[in-house]
This record gives sequence, C-alpha cells and structure tokens, in this order.
Amino acid sequence: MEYNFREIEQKWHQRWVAQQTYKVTEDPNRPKFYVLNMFPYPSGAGLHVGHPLGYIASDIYARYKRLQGFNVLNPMGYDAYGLPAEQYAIQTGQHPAVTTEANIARYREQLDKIGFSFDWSREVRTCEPSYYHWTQWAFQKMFDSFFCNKTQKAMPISVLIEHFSKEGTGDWDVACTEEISFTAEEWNSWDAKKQSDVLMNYRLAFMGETMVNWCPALGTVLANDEVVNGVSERGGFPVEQKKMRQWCLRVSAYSQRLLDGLETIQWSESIKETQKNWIGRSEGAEVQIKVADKDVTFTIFTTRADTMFGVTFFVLAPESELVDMITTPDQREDVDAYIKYVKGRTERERMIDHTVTGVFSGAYGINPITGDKCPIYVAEYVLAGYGTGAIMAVPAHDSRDYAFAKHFDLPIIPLVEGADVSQESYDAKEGIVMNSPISPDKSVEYDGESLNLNGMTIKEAIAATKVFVKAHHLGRVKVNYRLRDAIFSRQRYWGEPFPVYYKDGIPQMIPEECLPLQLPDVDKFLPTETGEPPLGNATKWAWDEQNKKVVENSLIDNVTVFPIELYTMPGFAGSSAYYLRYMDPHNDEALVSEQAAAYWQNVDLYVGGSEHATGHLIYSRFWNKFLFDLGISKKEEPFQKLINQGMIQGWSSFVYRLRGTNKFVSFDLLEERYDDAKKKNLYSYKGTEADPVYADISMVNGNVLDVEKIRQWTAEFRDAEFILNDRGQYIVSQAIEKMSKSKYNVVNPDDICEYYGADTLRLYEMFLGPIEQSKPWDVAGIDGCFRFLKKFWNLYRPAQKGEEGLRLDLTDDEPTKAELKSLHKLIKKVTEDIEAFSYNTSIPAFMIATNELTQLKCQKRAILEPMVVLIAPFAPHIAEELWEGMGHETSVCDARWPMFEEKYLVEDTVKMMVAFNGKTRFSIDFPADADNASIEATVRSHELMPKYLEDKQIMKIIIVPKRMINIVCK
RNA sequence: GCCCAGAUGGUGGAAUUGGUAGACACGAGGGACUUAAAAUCCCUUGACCAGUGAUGGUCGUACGGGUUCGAUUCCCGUUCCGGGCACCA
Repeated sequence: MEYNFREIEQKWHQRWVAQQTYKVTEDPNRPKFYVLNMFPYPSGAGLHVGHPLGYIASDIYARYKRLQGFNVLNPMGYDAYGLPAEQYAIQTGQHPAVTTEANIARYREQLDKIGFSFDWSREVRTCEPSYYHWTQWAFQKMFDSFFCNKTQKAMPISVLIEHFSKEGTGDWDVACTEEISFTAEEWNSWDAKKQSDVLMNYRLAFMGETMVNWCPALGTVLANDEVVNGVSERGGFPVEQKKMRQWCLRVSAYSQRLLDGLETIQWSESIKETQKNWIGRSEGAEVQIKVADKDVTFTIFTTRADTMFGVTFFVLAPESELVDMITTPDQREDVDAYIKYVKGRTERERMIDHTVTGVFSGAYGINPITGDKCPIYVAEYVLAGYGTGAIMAVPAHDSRDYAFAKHFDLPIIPLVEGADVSQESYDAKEGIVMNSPISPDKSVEYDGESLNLNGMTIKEAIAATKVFVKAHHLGRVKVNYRLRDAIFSRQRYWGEPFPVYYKDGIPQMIPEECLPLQLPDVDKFLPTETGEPPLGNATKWAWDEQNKKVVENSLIDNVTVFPIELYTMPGFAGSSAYYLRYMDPHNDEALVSEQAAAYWQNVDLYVGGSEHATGHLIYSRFWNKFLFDLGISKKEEPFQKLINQGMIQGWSSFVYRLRGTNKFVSFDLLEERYDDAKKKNLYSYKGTEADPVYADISMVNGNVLDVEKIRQWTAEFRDAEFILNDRGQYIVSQAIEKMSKSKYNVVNPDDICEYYGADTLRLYEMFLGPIEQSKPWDVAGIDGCFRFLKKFWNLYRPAQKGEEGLRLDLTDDEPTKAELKSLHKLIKKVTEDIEAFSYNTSIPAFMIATNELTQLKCQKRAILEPMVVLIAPFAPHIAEELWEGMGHETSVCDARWPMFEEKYLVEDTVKMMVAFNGKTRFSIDFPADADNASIEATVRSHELMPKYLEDKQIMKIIIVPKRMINIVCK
C-alpha cells in the first residue's frame, strides 16, 4: 500500500479534534511540563516556512515529554495588537479588529495543517477584552506599588503614603525617578495634586516627564528596544528625542534582580550576555564637586575612582540644569550658542558623528582629592541620561576625554607606570599606579589623612579610593545601570486602553470591578485635528464616576463625569504575562487561579527568536517578578529554559533594469565595478547603469528567470524588454536575506504540505541544520526526507486483501540480536538528541535504522512497535496511522517512550585499531571482555608486528578501551 | 572600540567533549529496470600521487605555533564571518 500522506494527515487532524487528543487539565498525580512558543503576531502575509521551525521543535519536545508520562501544557495564541493592522486601517478604513480576525483565521488554518499538539481550548488573543482585562489589572497593580531597594521587593503604595505622612521621606531607600526629600509636615500640608505628583516619583507604573523616542511618521513614542540605529524598528522611520509626559514602567528598579536571575536559568550564553549588556551594571563612585567661587555643588559618577589624581577638567551634559547655574556672564553667549547647536542635532546625527565639540562654561570645579581648580566644560559626549550627567575627565586614561583634551589643549597627566599617553590614552585597567599624588602636597588632608595610591595595582587603587571617599563624606559608592524605565504609552488606536480617567488633572484608576475597560470604536484611526491620539476621535469615552460606566463625551462636566486616558499600551503589554494566562485562560475572577499557578509554576521550555532579547524577554521577566512579589506568579523567573530558533532566510532574486528604461538585462551580461563612495557594487550594461529590482522567488528556477511568468506578475514587467544571454536565458542575481514580504522571497509552508505532506515538512525543517542556527531555506534536500518516510512506511507490511483499512501483519517472533541492536542504538540516539535539542542528527539515525531493518527484513512487533513510538514526535500522522494499523485503539500519544538497554548495544567482539605513534596501521578483533594484559600480549605477538615495527623499539603501549591500541616506539 | 559565538568536501551538516575526520542527506557521475519518461534500486564521490586492478602512499577540519603517544576537540597568536553593546564615564 502506498504512503498516502494526504489521506492519513486529513484523517488524523479530524480525529485529534473529535477526540480532543491534546486537551490538557491539571492532574496532581502526574508531573507537569510546560512548553511554550512565543506567540505570533498575525500579519497579513501569513505564515512562512520560518515560523513553524520553532513550533515544530517545541512540538517534538512536547510530544516526547508526553510519551514519557508528563502532563504537558502546550498552548498557542496570538499577539494580536500591533502597528501593521493599524497602518492598514489608516490606509483602507478597514477596522483592525476585522483584519486581525481574518489574519488569525488564516494562521490557524496554516498551523492546523502541520499537525501540532496545541491545546487550542486555551487559546488567548491579546486584543480580547477577557484577556486585556488582566493586562489592565496588572498595570493598576503596578500603579499601586513602589519598590523597596533594601528588600528588593514591590510593596503597596499605601505603605509608602503612610510612611510619608508620619516620617516624610526619612532614610527609606526606595526606587524613584529623582531623589527628593521632604518632611511629614510638608507632605501633610500638600494638596491632592501635589501629593499625586510626588507619588509618581515612586510608583512602578507612573506618569513621567521624560525624554522619549518620538517617531513623527508613526505619530507615536517608541521604547528603546523599538529603535534601531536611530530609526524605528517597524518601518525604518526617523526617530527624534522629545520631552513628553508619558506612562512609564519602573523596570530599572528590578535591574539587580533581572541580572541575578540570569544565573538561575538555562538560556544561551549569548542571550544572557545581551541582557547583561542591556542592563549594563557598572560599579563606581559618586563624588561631590564644589564649584569654585559659587555656592553650587554637583555630583560626578566614575568607575575609575583610582584616576582622581589625573582629573584635568570636568564635563557637564548640555541638557544638565547645572549648566545654566554655573555659566559665567562672559561665557554665556558661547554656551547658549552651543546648547542651541546640540538641540538642533538629531539622535541619529549624534550617534554617527563623533567629532569633538564642547564649550567652556567659565566656571571651575574643585577636585576634592587634589584641591586643584579644573575648568568645567559643557559637551555633548556626556549624556544626561546616564549616571549624574556630569563627569570628571581623565584624559590620560579615557579615550573620549583624551580626544577632548587634545582638541581643547588641556593637560594630560599619566597615572600608570609605563603607560605612553603621547599618542593615545591608556584605558586598560591593568598596571601599577603612579603620580597619585605627584607630590605629597598635592593630596588634600581630611581628618589628618590624605590619599596615596602610588605603587598599588589599579584594582587596589579603585577600592582604596572608594573607602577614602566614603570615610570622609566626599561622595558614596554607587551602582549604576544602563537599563532605562520603559515608556508605556503609545499614541495609537490598536492597543489596550489605559483604565485611567482624569480628575482635576490627577490620574484616577477605574475601579477594579469595572475592568476590562473596553477599547471604544472610532470613525478615524488617525490623530485628531488638535493632535490628540486616535482615541480622541471616540465620542463615547468619558467616565461616569457615580454610575461607574463609560458614557458619552458630551456629558463631561469634570464633577461626576471625567475624560478617559487617550493613550494606549504598547505591544509588549499584552505579551508580558500571557504564559500565566494560558494556565487558566477562562478565569473571570483572576489572571490565574492559585491552584492553576501552583500546578503549572512556570514555563519549562520556551522557544522563540533571539530578536526579543532586549524587548519582550526583559519586559516579561520584569512583569513576572512584579507578579511574583504579589504572590500571583509562583516562580521568580518565567522561562526556565530558552531555545532560540535561528531564522530561516530566503533567497531574494534580483532583475536589473537599465536606468531610465523598461529594459531588463540578464545578470551575467552586466559589468561590475566597485563604487568606493557608496561602498557598494554598481552594475552597468553598455555604459548604462542598471538597478536591481526584486523579482518574486516563485518566478525563478535555480537562477533562471521565467520571463513569461514575470510578465504576468505586475504591470511593471508586462511590456518590459528582457535582454537574454547567449543561451537564451535571463539570469537573476541572488542574495540570502531575512524572509520578508517586501523582498518577495517568502516561501510558505502550505505548498510543501500540499506536495510532500506535513510529516515531511516537519522532518525537513528539523533536518535543515541545528535549530539555533540561521540558515537559508533550500528545498533541495526535501526529497531525501520524503523518501525516508516512504521507506519507513514500507517497513510495515500492509494487510492482506479483503481486510478493512491498514492492518499490519506483524509477527510475535523473538527479535534477533542484530535487530535489537538497531532498535536500541536508535532509542539511545533519539532520546539523547531530543534532550539536547539536536533533532537534526536524530533524523539520520532514523534513516540508518530503517535501512538496517529493511535489510534484515524485520517484521517483528517487538522491534517495529517501539519504532513507531520513537518517530511519533517527529512525524505524528504517519505514527498514528501505523499505530492504529497494529491494532491499537488509543492514540500513539498515549503510548510510552521506549527505554534503551545498554546490554543490546554491547558487542561480543570489538575491532581495535593498532597505531604506531598515532598512525593507524591495522586492526584486530578482540572479545569485548578482553583485559588489557591479554590485549597487549596478543598485539606483541601479532604476525604483522615485525612489518611495521622494523627495527624500532617499543617504548610503551597505550590501550584506549574499545577503541585503539597505540604503540609508542622509538 | 568592548563583549559573545563561529570557521570541517561542490552543498547542509556528523564525529561518543583528546582516540579510524567527513555519519546522514543533497548535488554530481555511472549503472539496472523500462519502448520512453517518471518512480524505484545499486555503485562511485575530500585532494593529490603510484598501480590495468584489488590496493597502497602522502596531505587534509580558516591560518601560524604549542602541549600530547595521539588534536576538528585543549593552550597561545593571526585572519575572516555572524550577533550584541557603544561617546554608558
């Protein structure tokens, strides 16, 4: 009987649905295992072959765990809020909900074809009110919380309010935007507005006036991770810095815990490293600097406290408020001009252009260690957002300070023995300190003590300086983090609305029992004419405080009816806690029930792309830690093990249009030259330059363009002239790029499923290479996988005529040793491979075992039955069909994973290679249990020995068990 | 610039973490079956040298050294590719 994958796959898809094979419930008697994929954004382009890569990998693992007896949760859902649906809505007027719904339907259809073991009864969509209810709820909880730095935990804001009313700020170390202090009397004297403003300094979800990444083209602010190289990640539009009042999340409060948590989870080193860089912890010291002849002091931050003796100037960030305070009248004009210049520069310009600029403020700062008066400059190379926005400059040991000093002709004092600073600074933290101080009178005494670092290593000197600074109250030891608070509001329509209304300008939370606050309808998705966000177009978007409901805007009186927040939440809001919701997706009372959270704990295996390293994977860790502090989440870390599947790249094809014409020239006819100015290749044909134009991958066969096909593709090509090469072909050029609709290189999985079946697709995607590696899609090898499945199918002799369906005719004979060896070798390899996620090497093992068993003509139940179970995670449809054919009434999913036994793998005899000084010469068979002495004796008396030994002397004989014998000779 | 991960045939990639390098697959070449095609099956396939031949020899895991009886694997240096961070003090 032929391997009819179409029939088989369709049959089992239907049966899985009918029998709810993959529905899972909490079962205290079985150990749990939680497998999760990063849920997709349902884009209009549908799934491409890259999407299923991770899903297949996790599905294999989920099925394997289930066969091992675990109760496996393997859910799927949709990250349904997002920019593309909204951009589409702006262009077409189509409501994003409609587009999203249609896209989801298409995704589901495509996913269903591949045979995943998802429990669809737990599906979530971030845009559903029943889901974003809990996104809004979590936001309110953050609003009602602050972070205690000492206990490193979130606490209710009411505790802090009580503390303020009794003791003011006191010395409680809590996470805040800006360090301020006030007394209880002051606090109690303030009105509600002022108190609200002050509390914003502490809340975990707060409204803050911050520099934001404003993207004018998208009309919204963006988070740091949504900006790449100064342009928006989506669309590539320019981004500028702007000061705006925005909702923010105090992610920075959790910096240390986010860092510490990395040590407890099994993630790839590279992604942990990326997160460490993003969090950017640096230990250093803050030192107070007094401005000479002025009653002003500022604080600098340094990680190189040991270099205080080499300070020759100070630098303030242009945005610093101090600039205005210290600038002397005669420098005022220059400073103002400089600040104006800096403001006119975009973030992007600042990033690319590192030329030295700056201006002298006219003021001097006093170095507390040396007593020296050093000039204070204002320069854009010092960033307002990091540390204190002020630095001490040590040109000898910092390359940026060095460049600045050279430009403004400032002194450079070397502090490390042997360091040559005539050409460049010596930045390394290695060496012995000197010139610290240059002479005893160059070190200021405090309480009879002065600092001397000469002769110390740099590390010792850093520590000694910190002790000195602390002991004499010149500053303090401080840890800084690069991690910024996340900007949490967007000026968009298609996102979660904030459950917030404004009363006298003070944000108020909509009562918890009134959640979810549903996204209103609007007739236009663009900002309003007055520049308000799209929600400003909603006509029913006001909060009736007394009746606790949303009412028409016309009723706003600011007495009982108030305006509701017009901002919406960003993309990462809905994706930050979805893994908790899957545990209990239909709960109306809570994000997740106590019982479900206690059972499922956290995600054991999370699979997704590494591009989320500094976005989603930071935000959701933060979000989970917050919910952990609340007792909702049961584990400090949400994702225990993380596998990053690589990208499947596409082959982009280009045709070349002669500039200013509608003629396209075959690539092999073009002349190439390299343009240094533009740093890229240029092509020309008979003197006319040719520009590459994307051609759809489906019009190309190998590298030959199907000219007739492309003519039918778009109007652009219909009447085009194609200049062919002398073989009459049009050759395209190709490049490996990320798969993208706009590059016309997308391969979608439907065609593969149609032609080869889902099992072949699954096998092939895994066979393509190591799961974590990026690799171009290439259908060349897919036939091999298809052929293997056919061979596997043919291992099982079908039933005789007249029997219904597939009845496999297996014998109950005792397997032979060779058969058992083939089987157990396979069990061992596949089990180890799945545990290590190296599926690509399991598939060859299957092929080898299948070939061996075919040769042995094995028809034994004891061998072939476990084989079906082994392949079930990889190719579930064929496995089910064969399993049923063997007379089983339950699904293969309920079978048990076979255990391998070492005894079947042990050989009676072992072939041992005999090598002379490492060079292999011949082999001898030994009984497997031969001891070293007898092996050595046999070798010494072997007939071939004289031939290879000649007149050499045996020095020693090294026996590597079961492998080789190396004879070391002179 | 700093940090991280890599480099193995024509191609994707294996190699028990120091023990026969190139599994398996693709591609290519040859053959069988067939009127023919498709499908299927079999053989060859890292390079070079010697031999009609079975076969034998030399080189070979980016490059240059080192440790070792033995190195794709460990150590030092170099080159190249990928990823992250980046006037972060």
